[in-house]
Amino acid sequence: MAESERVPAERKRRRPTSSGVVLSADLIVDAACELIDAQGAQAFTVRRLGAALGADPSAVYRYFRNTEDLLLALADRLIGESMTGFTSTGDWAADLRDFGLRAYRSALRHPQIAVFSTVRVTGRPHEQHAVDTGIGLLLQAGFDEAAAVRHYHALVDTALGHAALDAGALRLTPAQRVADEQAWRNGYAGLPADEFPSLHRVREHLPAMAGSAVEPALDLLIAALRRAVEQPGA
Amino acid sequence: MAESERVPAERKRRRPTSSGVVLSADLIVDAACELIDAQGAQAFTVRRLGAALGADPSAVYRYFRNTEDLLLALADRLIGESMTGFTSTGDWAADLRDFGLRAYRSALRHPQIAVFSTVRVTGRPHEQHAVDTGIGLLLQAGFDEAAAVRHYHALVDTALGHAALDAGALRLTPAQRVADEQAWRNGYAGLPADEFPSLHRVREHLPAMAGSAVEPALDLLIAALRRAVEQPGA
DNA sequence: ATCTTGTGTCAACGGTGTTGACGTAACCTC
DNA sequence: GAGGTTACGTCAACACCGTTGACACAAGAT
Repeated sequence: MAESERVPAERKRRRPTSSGVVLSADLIVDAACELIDAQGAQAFTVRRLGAALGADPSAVYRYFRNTEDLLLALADRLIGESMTGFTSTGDWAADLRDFGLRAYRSALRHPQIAVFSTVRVTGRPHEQHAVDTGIGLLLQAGFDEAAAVRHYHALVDTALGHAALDAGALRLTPAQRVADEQAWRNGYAGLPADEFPSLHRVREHLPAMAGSAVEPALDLLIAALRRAVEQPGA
Repeated sequence: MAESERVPAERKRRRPTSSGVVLSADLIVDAACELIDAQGAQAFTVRRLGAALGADPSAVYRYFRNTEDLLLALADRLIGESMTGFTSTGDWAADLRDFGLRAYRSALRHPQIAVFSTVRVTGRPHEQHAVDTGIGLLLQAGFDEAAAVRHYHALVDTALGHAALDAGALRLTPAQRVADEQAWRNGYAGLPADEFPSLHRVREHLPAMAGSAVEPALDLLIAALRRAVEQPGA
């Protein structure tokens, strides 16, 4: 259901574009990846993609039904990339942390795609393998089937949710980012103690709010899982 | 730094538009809210906003520097709305859960804005009060200043991250959503046992992946916090 | 009553995703 | 090799988008 329907899977008639490039779905995904990496997520448009390919923008629609379809294909490639090199160490908690961070980082690498890769089910091999691996870790930890699925869902969505969030921060201009940090440092740190007692008390630590919270969040989640598996009753 | 600079805070010359409406920053935010609620996040464009207001779209730029500026103002309103009615019960864990869910729900209610409201520091009263309340709960639980900030950050970003994620799902057409559910049910549930052993084992529970994972995630986080405060050494 | 000026309107610019018509070159058959 | 089909790259166009500068006019100040 993913990209087919317009793509007969195997191409025969492969005509080079006016600039000599022979298009293919893979090549288009390549170009989209490079474009986003080099110019940022904002730079991704079908027209620019066409220019990068040395082809008319509308040629893309011979391979993908629309941009969402293309981003979906890109998403599955990312999932695959993020999992290459992943090996189970036997310590399921450590592996799960690695697993989550890999998902986070790959989603963060291409902010534009982060949403798609998580919201839609690509149903492709890379995704399927990743899910199988992740759920395998939780089964290995000792959770029953229902709990493994539930916890996997919580963990992955948390990692990807943070990615979606932090991706937004990357889109800010340097000036905006500095302004936000200053807001935590000055605007918040100087609030009156009587109206904002808690903020006043923790004022020294507020600049820490400017960074990402993935690792603390993942650590808390995994700590809870470790505890749940040790004391199933609690 | 928020919306001013173009807005002199107090308007004197208030001329009605051609359709008789008297514009104001508040009214524009109102209209933007309604527009997104009624038609979905996709429907939000400056032009449509103008139409909804009964004014020329460009009139919006008399009140906000650009769309981001407008969405920022909307963000702070949402934070305020989400916290109205929140009262501390004395059970910090339950309160924190409520706090997180309120953040999640208000962000989810307006998906388009979810990213902005979390990525940027609005530095406005509503935001400041919410942060004070949340950190207060963690201090009350017994965490020291640094831990309270760290845990608050993890909790809020997790709630909002899930909102950002689930918001994407809302943008799908009903047909797409059905397709995704079917993918979990059929595409995944029928995979071969030898290549996907773990997926095969949990196949009955996979449809649960279609929903949101906020609550499981928040529950895990809070369980970890509860444990951390009981056994500070662990 | 006159002047200033805030502000709503209009037209325009340069961008976007997407589509339908069209021709040509690449395969298949003979 | 010749001819026919047709896949696919190209082109032009459509309907949108955010944003801006010029302009007219009415509201408030004098």
